[in-house]
Amino acid sequence: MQQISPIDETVLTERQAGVLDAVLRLIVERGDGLTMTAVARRASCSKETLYKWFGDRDGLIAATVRWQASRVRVAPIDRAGLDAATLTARLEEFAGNWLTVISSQTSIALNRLAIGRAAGKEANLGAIVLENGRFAMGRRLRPVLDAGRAAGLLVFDDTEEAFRTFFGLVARDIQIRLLLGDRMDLEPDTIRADAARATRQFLALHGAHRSTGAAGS
Amino acid sequence: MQQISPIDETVLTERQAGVLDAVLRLIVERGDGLTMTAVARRASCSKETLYKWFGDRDGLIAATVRWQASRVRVAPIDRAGLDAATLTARLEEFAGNWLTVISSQTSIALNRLAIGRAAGKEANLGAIVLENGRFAMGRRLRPVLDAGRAAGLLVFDDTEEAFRTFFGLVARDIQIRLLLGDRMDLEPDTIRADAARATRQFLALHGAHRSTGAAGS
DNA sequence: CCTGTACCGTACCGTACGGTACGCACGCGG
DNA sequence: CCGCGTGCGTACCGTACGGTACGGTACAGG
Repeated sequence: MQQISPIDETVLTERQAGVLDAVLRLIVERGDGLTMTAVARRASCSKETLYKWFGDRDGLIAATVRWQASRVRVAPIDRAGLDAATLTARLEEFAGNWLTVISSQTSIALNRLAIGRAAGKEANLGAIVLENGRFAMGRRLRPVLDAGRAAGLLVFDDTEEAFRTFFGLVARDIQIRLLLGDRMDLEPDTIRADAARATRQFLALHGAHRSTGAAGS
Repeated sequence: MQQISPIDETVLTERQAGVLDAVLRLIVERGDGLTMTAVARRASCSKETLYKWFGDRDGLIAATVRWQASRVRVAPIDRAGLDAATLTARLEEFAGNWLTVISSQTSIALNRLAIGRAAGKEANLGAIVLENGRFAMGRRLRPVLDAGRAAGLLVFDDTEEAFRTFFGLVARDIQIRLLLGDRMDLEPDTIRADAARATRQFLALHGAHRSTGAAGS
């Protein structure tokens, strides 16, 4: 995995951000059928300007992915005062937010585009998405898990492994089905229930119940 | 979800199967950069023959996906004589096979192609892949889970939900990372260990231990 | 008022690729 | 030997699209 900083501070003017928003909307609408002409028309700018600002088509797409990633950044979770109830609430909230994100049209379209492009050349798009998606989530949840362990509420050896278990329990088959075009409209109620179930299962595996012998690796 | 039979018996001559194998190899090598000319050259046949046999490019790709799916079919798991040890072995074997499949170059390339094509029109490729991947796996494991419950070894309400939990515990973040281009070479040892861990966790959640109160929904 | 800069709109170019047409070779029934 | 179907190889066409060039407009600075 290539090292890519999650904070890639390219200065964007208001206008440029507007262009990238237009690209985002187009990607959601037309998927991989994204053409520079369509972008120019939608954003009411000239193709020459697009090339001047973003270099080429790949540069434009990469800038768009980074632009979207830059505003998904959410407030960090404070680790102070952790009891069983707040830990459960934190995990459920995290799972719910995440399910909401991965089931959003924007996330689906962007992941599709990055995956389609991950073959052969130009795999760095996939790296960017991975870095701002899966790995950013890991970094966000890690302090919560560590705090839970420090407070004696969770039992596991490896934080990363524990996170991956949580990942699996939350996402299950949802992401791959959505990516492959399966219609499975996740209502807010469904998401809440899914988040609660995943949290319950995770605590059953890694919660400090009676003995310290958890089922994880 | 559109109904698509997993056994789509299109008669294929030896020659045609050879062409589809060539397509498969090309997809693995060049990803979405698959051109009819490249297929014709690789398969030593003419483009006209390709169009005559498969209609158009999408037909060729669809036929290739079906062709690959048709030979992934594996021996069904017999449900007789189920005790705790054999159930565990079955689950581990299933998880291991599955991890091997989803980490194969062919599976990755095919899923990428179907996902890239799942945007906008022509979503039936995604449906085919889903039907022969995720849903075929569900159908395969379902009798094992049901037999485990009938034998009093497993506790769950909904077989489908139990399967989805198992799915999540096995796949975790592996498939999405591979699709996005993350290099994570799964050695056979790693796969075995992963399969064992997932099985252990699944049994911790849904196994009939002391009380019947499992953590699942 | 003149000049340079930034940008829009659009015409244009080169190429890649899906799809079609045609010529040729081989094999087979009569 | 003669048609005829099957399929290879290749030339060809139309189009879509990435990328460039150019004319026109607005505006800032001198």
